[in-house]
Amino acid sequence: MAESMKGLKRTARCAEITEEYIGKTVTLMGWVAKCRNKGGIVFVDLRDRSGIIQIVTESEGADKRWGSLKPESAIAVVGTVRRRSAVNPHMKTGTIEISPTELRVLSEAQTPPFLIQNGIDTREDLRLRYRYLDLRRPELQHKIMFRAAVVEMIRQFLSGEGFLDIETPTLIKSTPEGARDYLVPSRVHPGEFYALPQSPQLLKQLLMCSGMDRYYQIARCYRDEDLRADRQPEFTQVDMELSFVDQDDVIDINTRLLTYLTGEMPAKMRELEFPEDLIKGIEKAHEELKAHGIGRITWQDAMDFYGSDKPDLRFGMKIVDVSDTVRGCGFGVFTGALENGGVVRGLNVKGSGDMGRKQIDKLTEIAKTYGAKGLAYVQLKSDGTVKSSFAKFMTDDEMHALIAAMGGEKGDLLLFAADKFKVVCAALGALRLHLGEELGLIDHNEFRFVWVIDFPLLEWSDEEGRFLAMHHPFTMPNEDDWKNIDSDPGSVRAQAYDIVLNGVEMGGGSIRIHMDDVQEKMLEVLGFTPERAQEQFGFLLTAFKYGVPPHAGLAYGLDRMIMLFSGSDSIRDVIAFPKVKDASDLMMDAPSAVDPKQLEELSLKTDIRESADPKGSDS
RNA sequence: GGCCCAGUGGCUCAGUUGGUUAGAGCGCCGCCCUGUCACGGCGGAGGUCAAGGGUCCGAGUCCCUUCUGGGUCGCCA
Repeated sequence: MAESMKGLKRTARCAEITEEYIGKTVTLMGWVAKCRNKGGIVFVDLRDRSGIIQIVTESEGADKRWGSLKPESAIAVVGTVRRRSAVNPHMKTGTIEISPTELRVLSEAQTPPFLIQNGIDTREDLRLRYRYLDLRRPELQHKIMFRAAVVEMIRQFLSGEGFLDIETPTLIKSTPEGARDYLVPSRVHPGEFYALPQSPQLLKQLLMCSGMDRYYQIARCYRDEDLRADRQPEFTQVDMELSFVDQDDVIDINTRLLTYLTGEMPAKMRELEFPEDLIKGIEKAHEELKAHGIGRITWQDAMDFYGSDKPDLRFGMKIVDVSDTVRGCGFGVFTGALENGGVVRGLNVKGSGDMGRKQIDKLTEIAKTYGAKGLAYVQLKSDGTVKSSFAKFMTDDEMHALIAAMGGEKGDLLLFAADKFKVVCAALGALRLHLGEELGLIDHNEFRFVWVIDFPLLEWSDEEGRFLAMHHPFTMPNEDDWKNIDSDPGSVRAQAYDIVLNGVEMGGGSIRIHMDDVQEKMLEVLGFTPERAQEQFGFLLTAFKYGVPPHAGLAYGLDRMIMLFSGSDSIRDVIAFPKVKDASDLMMDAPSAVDPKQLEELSLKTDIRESADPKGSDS
């Protein structure tokens, strides 16, 4: 039977009570975490978002209900703070306890479907179905509180730097490039749709045209693509744009932002009981940022050495190009790849020369998922023998030259991929990460930032038979390369940059085109007719005719940022109400069918698929 | 859309080459216990083994399909 809290006012949160309160009367409200009934004496742990405090009843006349409180019930307690006779050194409030004079059961709880405590291993779908209960667990609660704290730090830093927090609309025009849009039907304009923004890109550029000079927004963005551990259909960007700046300015201000954040985070994290090793890692990163800033690597180097445009620099094992070494050798797989314009590259897995056949097969399987046709290997066994999958196709001299080029020594495992540049990068890059993890080369409490710069402007799409913008169509080309835009579009670099942390793309941005002739040429290269460009981006192109400041910007994936700094494996851990793999919400059961009347108002039909194919289609 | 992993009381798991009434810990219910804090003691309830189909004398176990989640490739300017 629920009771009213009328007449009571909470005086503090549970773990805010300290020894200074001893002798004082307090009113606490929270959830029953644990009830230990010893018969004549009852201990109740009361929990709220601050932590836990113990309530003790022992007197004869005490409220009998103390002994049989249901866990997770919401209660209010009035009582006196006193020193404990038996101290618990593991609790923040371990030296004090509450001797209650009044209990009110504000809302009795049923037995929850899983235990509300840290370290549980309950199936995630169940936890997501009861997300509000999962969020009661201190672990998760602390991550959400950490997120709020980091957002506050970001706002503080950016507003101190003269950034204006400006909201942009979320019902906007659908854009054809990039990810699939979430569409919102218009009731007033039958058959027409708004799109939810994939990012506030064009709007923030227009804010620069407006003279807002420095803008930021904690912006919700939407992309209708498949999910991953670090990808949700709706996510949050820390979005910023600046006028009259160049790439170094953007990199500088964001390096200072990250330096500021890593400096402020540790105190908050200690308060929220994050693991000390993780906090020490952030402190170390902060010292590094203060002393040396953040290093830069070109996209080309990142791909060549790490096989990825988001290199994980927490360990070495760089990729080595041996194309020149094996050119003309007897191994057809290598020479064939080279003849087709591909490359031959290898990884030297130090100390793994005695790896078993099964494990090497597993590595081959990994390489294959990234498009490689196979994996060639040389085992330099610790007993001095050499075992190779392709030795019989090579002369001893060729093999020795190859081993030397790889820096191979006794005890090393050499892995080779031969294919197109992209395939070799993907396969060896993935193997490098896999091996780095498996061989324990990665310190999970280390934070290694890097700026990846000089991205290509364009990327050829076999599927569409044309170039696509690698970043987006408003990215400024490298001024030296621009003259080649017609002769060799693929070679033109962009003034685009990503901030990468531990092999995760945490953010990215670019200098924007502010000259209308360059913008029009860019759209032409991307295959837009002038008419279609006008139709899609007319408002931007027109704006560009009225005095555009040179401008640039950057956006962080806030969820990823919080995931990385909080040591989480998935962004689901740092989002209050995340969606699952098929983009549905298990708690609300969304998406769901709607009333036919709603559809009628929106001039929508939903049975198109069946009626278009009366025989039924399984597609 | 492809590939891989998982699904056994409320939760987490065990369950042998297919072989009687499917076990454990936690939780839950009842009784006992005045310093517990992973409290303890005694007793108890609770399972169409995700669903459907198949093989077999016999299926939690083998096969097929589906469902529900997770990881990943494609995709994500």
